[in-house]
Amino acid sequence: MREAYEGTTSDQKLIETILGVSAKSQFCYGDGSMESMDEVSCNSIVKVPENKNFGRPIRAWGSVDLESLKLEEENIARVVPGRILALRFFPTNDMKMIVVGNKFGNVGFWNVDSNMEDGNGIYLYRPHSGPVSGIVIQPFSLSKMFTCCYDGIIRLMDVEKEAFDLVYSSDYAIFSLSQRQNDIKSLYFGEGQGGLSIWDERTGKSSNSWNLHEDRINTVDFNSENNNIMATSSTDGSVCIWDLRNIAANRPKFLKMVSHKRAVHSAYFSPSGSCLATTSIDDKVGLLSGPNYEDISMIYHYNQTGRWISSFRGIWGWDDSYIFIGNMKRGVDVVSVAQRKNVTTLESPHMSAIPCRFDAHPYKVGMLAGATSGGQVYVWTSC
DNA sequence: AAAGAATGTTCCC
DNA sequence: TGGGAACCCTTCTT
Repeated sequence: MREAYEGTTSDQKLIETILGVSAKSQFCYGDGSMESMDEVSCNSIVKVPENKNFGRPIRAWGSVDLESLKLEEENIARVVPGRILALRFFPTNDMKMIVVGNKFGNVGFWNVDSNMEDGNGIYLYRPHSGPVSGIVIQPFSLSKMFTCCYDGIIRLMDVEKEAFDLVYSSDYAIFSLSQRQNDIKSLYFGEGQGGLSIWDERTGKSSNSWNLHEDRINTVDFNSENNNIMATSSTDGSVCIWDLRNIAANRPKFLKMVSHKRAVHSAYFSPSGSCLATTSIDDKVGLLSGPNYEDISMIYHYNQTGRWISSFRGIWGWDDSYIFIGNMKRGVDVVSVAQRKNVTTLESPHMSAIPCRFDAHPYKVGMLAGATSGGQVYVWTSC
């Protein structure tokens, strides 16, 4: 297994790789036209937002054959030391680059395509002093990346300058970070005991802040069909769906609240936006569907990770069919939305630790990454 | 209110 | 090589 080891990374290579692709991506996708279709992996349809103001596809849409998902030995690496909390694919079809954040404040990059003669393709930094809880990569400009941390700081990495600039500093821990697809000039983040704040790039300041929950907000996510609709999950045991137009008018009244029996660790909208999947330590995966998310199913899933494993978070694949979630037996459970149950489990003798945090590649249908509390990253691919 | 226990992975002998 | 300490920003139980 390839590993990060101190002082041996070739950082210039990372810069060249990312900047090279960043320029190419903008050229390919800049007008958001359907010509970019052939840039996206086979068997997938590009989903372009109706209003087109996003300018390029948000993600590929397509169904996966679960049988074809494979974990090859060369697609495993230890990218950082220690436990990974955050994991993200670069939003481009032109490379397979993964970024992770760990509990020590490291941010690690892994270029999955790099061969060993090129160095190991792993690049390690330490921009933070505590657990890195969120990563957001700018879709138009892959060399710009935000990271947030329990130490209360948000930084913007400029890959070209190889610098992590201070963007925001708080007395409270920051637990989650997100962006609306049609407003990439703003950051939405969960701060302290239930606070949600917005940072505005144009002013360089936090523009607003509300107390939406009784305890920490673990995830913030936006509905891809209607960017005014936001979901928050909290350790206070609730999941709330909000209309940003109400919040902006200082009337933070939720549209919908769903209670779990214990802390909720994630709430993510499905690719189409018609469904919301929640994961709680009360051993349930919740599925909200219907016009106003009033149809609620609670599916049993053992979610006790203990203290040393990052909490499980069920994530969506490349359509509304399946939710992927780690299990304590070193596998990845696949929950079918139609059947409201776990239909299969991805297993592999190559997995030496429990995969707890995941990301589905936004442009490559069937490419799934999982991260462990030992710093390993696993990448499943479908042929 | 405050303290303890329990969980998996790594690392060290 | 295998056992055991250390890790330590979670959550529940005492």
